[in-house]
Amino acid sequence: MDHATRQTSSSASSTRVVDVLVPVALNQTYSYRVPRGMDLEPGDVVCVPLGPREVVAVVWAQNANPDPRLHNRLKDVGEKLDVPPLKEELRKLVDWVSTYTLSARGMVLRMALRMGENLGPERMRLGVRLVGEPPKRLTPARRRLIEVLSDGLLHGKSDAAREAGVSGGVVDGLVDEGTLAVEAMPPPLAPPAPDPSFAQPDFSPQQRTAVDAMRALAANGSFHVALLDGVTGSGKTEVYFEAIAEIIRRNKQTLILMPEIALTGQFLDRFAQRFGVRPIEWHSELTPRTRQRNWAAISTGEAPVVVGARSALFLPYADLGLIIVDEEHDQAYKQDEGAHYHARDMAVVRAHIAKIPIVLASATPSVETEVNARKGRYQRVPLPSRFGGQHMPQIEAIDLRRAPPPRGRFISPPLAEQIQFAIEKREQALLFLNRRGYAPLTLCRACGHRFQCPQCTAWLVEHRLQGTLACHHCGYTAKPPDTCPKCGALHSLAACGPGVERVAEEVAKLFPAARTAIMASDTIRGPAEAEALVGAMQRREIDLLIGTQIMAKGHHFPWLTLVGVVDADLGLAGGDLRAAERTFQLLSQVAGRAGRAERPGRVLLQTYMPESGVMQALAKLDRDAFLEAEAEARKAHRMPPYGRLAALIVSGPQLENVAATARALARAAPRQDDVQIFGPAPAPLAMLRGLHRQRLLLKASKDVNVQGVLRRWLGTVKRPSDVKVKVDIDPYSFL
DNA sequence: ACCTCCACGCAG
DNA sequence: TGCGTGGAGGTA
Repeated sequence: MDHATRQTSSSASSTRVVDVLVPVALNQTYSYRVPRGMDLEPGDVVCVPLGPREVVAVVWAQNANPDPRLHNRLKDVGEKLDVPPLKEELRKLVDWVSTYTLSARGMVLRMALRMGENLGPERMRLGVRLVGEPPKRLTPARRRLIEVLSDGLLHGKSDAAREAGVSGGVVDGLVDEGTLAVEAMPPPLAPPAPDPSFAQPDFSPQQRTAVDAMRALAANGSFHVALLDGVTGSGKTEVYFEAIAEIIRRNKQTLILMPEIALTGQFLDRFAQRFGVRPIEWHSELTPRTRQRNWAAISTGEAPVVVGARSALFLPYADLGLIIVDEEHDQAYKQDEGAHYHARDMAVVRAHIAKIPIVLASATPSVETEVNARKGRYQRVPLPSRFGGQHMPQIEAIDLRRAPPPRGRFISPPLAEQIQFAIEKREQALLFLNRRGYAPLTLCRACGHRFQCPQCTAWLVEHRLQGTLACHHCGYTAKPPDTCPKCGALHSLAACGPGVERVAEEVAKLFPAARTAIMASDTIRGPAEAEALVGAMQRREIDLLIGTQIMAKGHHFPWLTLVGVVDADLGLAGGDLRAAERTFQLLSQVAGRAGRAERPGRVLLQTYMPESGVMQALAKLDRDAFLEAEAEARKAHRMPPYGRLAALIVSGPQLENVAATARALARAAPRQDDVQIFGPAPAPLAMLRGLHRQRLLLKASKDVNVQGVLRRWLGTVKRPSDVKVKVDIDPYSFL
């Protein structure tokens, strides 16, 4: 050992060392020296050198006895960032989620650090103020702009232009004329806090019981799970707002989780009606500036209420006091990319760790939540319909075996007849089909060739409006050729099966006078267009709306009296565990669109299996019977929540390597009575984005430590470096 | 001699 | 995860 090294190691004994969790795909923490004069505690956010780069990371623990083998390799912590430290509560959550989902701790931490990549100071915004005489040449645009600025106050440059309906050039023009002066905008004021007493709604006597339960849960403040159980229109949102009001009064924060950002527009307005201001938002579409600002407001506690998508669960709240999970049954809560986790379940975990109450709200609870409520683990807070159920639509199944549509058509005669009646009465009809595009499969009539995605095991979906064949799994698109690529036949391609575009075409033939519109995620560009379509529907400018699940949620169409579900069996194919549940939830949501207000609604389900449990329960609108039957079935098969599931997805570019790894995993599978292994089998999308995929499924009793079993199992199997094995605990998607 | 691509392994 | 490395193969 040379002189220099000895000096380093002797000085290391007086240097403090901390273990830091870095946001890369690693489970261990890394040790760093604490520079003289820097004081570090667990939770502090720091910059550390990592290989050739610098990363933002978090101190996880003090390290009194650093590994001696590392002494000459330790680097110094670069900088302590001026942000609030991550509380122990959040660090525990990161550890817990990482252990539970078997994903790298660093990758879970990353979700908490999504703070807007540029941590520097905010860019200065420029504003304009009216300071001089109007110009000699006064155009209408200039007049409008001067009108907007006539208060003499400083307006944001782009705000003023937008408000006056003029382009930025008009503003610059008046600045050049000396009419306006440019000044730096002061930093935006923190938005006013939501006022818990802004507008107290009137609650019906039935609602008041639920409101009391919400207030009690908030006032109690300890860990407690409530299922707020009420149909759309029962005032669920307003009821849980009362729990939020209580939490605001206690100067704590509330997180409201939403399944998707598309829903939040109307929600923010309802929140503002109750509390006077809109809450802070958190989702993937935020601009970097807003993201950074909101992250800061959340971590300092300036934001009392946050509405967010699932990623908002991992934010560093200064003082979280309540979590609401709206539409708790929604599958969008299951994250299937990167870390696999279910935001609703992890929200319950966070509430447990933070010792705070949590409200799960739904009109159609998941089987998991329902079972917890029945067992008394969750408190059920029922919310009867405001209208006593008297306007629930009448639901009937159309047996497609007895009343099939004409060949190549998809609307059965009984459904067509009812649509005709609705249009004649100047009422509206909705056709629901959860399939975008024109046809889900295209084939060659001459040779039978089917158009498949080159990257995925999936048919290309024809989108006639866009003139493309598209893969819905990887985004591949191609132009439909004139000749078959296999046999060269000219104009031999035939569309198979229906998509919304094709149903629209059929409708146009059947009811040429009807005004129709399509609503699907690829036919509407952005929320504004969706709003416009909803508005047109509400103004009765549309007689017949054809849509996918995008329109299953949240809209009130008072003149809508008929809903036709083109293929009620669609969600039941594929044989996955939650197919029936998902179908029930989706169809009851769609059914909820019909017959609001004073006109009774009618729902017709086109099905080949009217005798199936889902259709029977739907026809009776008997949610409880459905959940009961579904829970019984799960119990009998030892499926969640009565048993545990985990999926292994083996993927890689070379089929032989993938298959060999999958076989090796099966050979090394744990052998114990309470654990069963199925597979390997090709995943339903055996090829996705150019990767071959095989699956194994682990099914275990409730009391098995699945994570431990998996870790031991995976540890014994070596795999080629181009093969990935991903673990999905509590899998939802079977793709 | 030099460039580009990609599989591999490592980061304190 | 992301990035540097080094070997393979191609180009001037």
